[in-house]
Amino acid sequence: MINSGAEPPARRRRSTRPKPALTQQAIVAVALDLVDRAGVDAVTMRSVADALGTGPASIYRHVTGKDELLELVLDRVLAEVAVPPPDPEDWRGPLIALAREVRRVLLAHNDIAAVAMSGPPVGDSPAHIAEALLAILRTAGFPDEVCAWAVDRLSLYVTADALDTARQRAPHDGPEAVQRRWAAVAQYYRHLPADRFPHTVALRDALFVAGPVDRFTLGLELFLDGLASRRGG
Amino acid sequence: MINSGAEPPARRRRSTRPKPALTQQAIVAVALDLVDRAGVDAVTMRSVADALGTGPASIYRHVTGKDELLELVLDRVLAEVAVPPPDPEDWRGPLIALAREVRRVLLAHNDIAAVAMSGPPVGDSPAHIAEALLAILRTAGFPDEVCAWAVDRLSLYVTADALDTARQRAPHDGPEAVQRRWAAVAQYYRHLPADRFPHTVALRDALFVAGPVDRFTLGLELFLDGLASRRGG
DNA sequence: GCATGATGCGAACACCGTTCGCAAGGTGGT
DNA sequence: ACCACCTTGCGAACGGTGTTCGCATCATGC
Repeated sequence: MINSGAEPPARRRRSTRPKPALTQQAIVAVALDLVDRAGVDAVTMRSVADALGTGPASIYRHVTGKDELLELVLDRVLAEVAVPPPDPEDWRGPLIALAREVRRVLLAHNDIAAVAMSGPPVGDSPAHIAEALLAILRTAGFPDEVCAWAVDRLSLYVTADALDTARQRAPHDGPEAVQRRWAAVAQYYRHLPADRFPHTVALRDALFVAGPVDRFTLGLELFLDGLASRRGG
Repeated sequence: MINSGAEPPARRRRSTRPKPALTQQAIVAVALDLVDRAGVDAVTMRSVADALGTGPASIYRHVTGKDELLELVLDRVLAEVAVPPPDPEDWRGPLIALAREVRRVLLAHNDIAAVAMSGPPVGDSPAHIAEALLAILRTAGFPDEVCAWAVDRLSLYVTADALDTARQRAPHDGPEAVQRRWAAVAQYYRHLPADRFPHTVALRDALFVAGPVDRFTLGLELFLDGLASRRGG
């Protein structure tokens, strides 16, 4: 699935080992696999090199450093998002759909959102997503300044929520210590002294509902409600 | 270097240097100083130990590890926020004031928000802030569920914005490479092909205004507008 | 005086990102 | 055919990280 393009001279008959040719695409693919399986922290020059059957120095021939590697991984991930077309009749629907789609794709790759939060968005995929957001907002008739900072705030909210959500999920095979820690946090808030924290104690059941409350969409709807009132200018 | 003769009692009284006693508070204070001056990444077991005139192993007698140390630093920072009292006549004012106060305190300590984003909020200070948020919301008469996830979304937004803002500020004395990189990002978006990114190109001036646009408060107002419509239930 | 527990800390371990320098392989010019 | 050259692979190492081990040293209770 990687080598979709033409490969004229690739007849590398490695009879001993089917080595994946050590190209940038292969390196990014291996790094993405590590992210999916064990999280961003598991991506190490050495772990990537090991998975490719080589040493860490070899990777630097195709990538300037770890930062660029992770950004390439993020770009490949964001290329998965399917952007909805703008609808002159309804801007909320496409906007919510796109936001949830970006979140879904990010969460489908573990805590990759950490990479998105560690630097400004660069690359074709982020630009494509921003363009789609602007298309929806501008088609709906929002003023230019509102469009400008709405895409900024929306992107921040989506990536922050994706990171937050990924962090409080056990890292797949992770030592489940994360889950135990979260239970400890809940215990902490539940046992606060009622005299100094009356409201927190009063709401202790509402604060830690483990149910399927979609807090992301709720916050998003709030945001969009406010946005709707900025429609006229 | 080695004293051949017996150096009998090794005068422990450090008259030459007023060592700060090596307590947990002193360690946290030194770490916070490092954060303020050079950012969270500059906090190293060794750098903290050096500033205290000792070795890295000594720190582990007062702190279980680096994670706990940074959380203690964060807790000390958040203790600085001044929480406004709830006002039955006006809930927006105190809410905005508190949100901006938390952001101000976080940004006053470089990229300390990175610590807040890396784990659930624990400690007295976060609990105190959450209590204040809940007090404002409950006094205003919001339903319990709304209060519960409003404080959740609000906290996420504030810390995410603080981290984002801190990251795109040159780390004080930092090598200004951050600023150059941001200019490069702006250049990237400005030179996107107009045929595939028409809206982005059309809004290129609005998207990268360097002026004092308070995007934080704008997004916050949006959020609160939406919240207002959930007042009745 | 002496056992005991807490504290300080030098040394080391296992990692990490990154660089250096060299070997191998293909390519083009002569 | 030869050689110069450039790209690619990679073993080895450097400096830095968080953390642990084991041993001194100290304060205290008995």
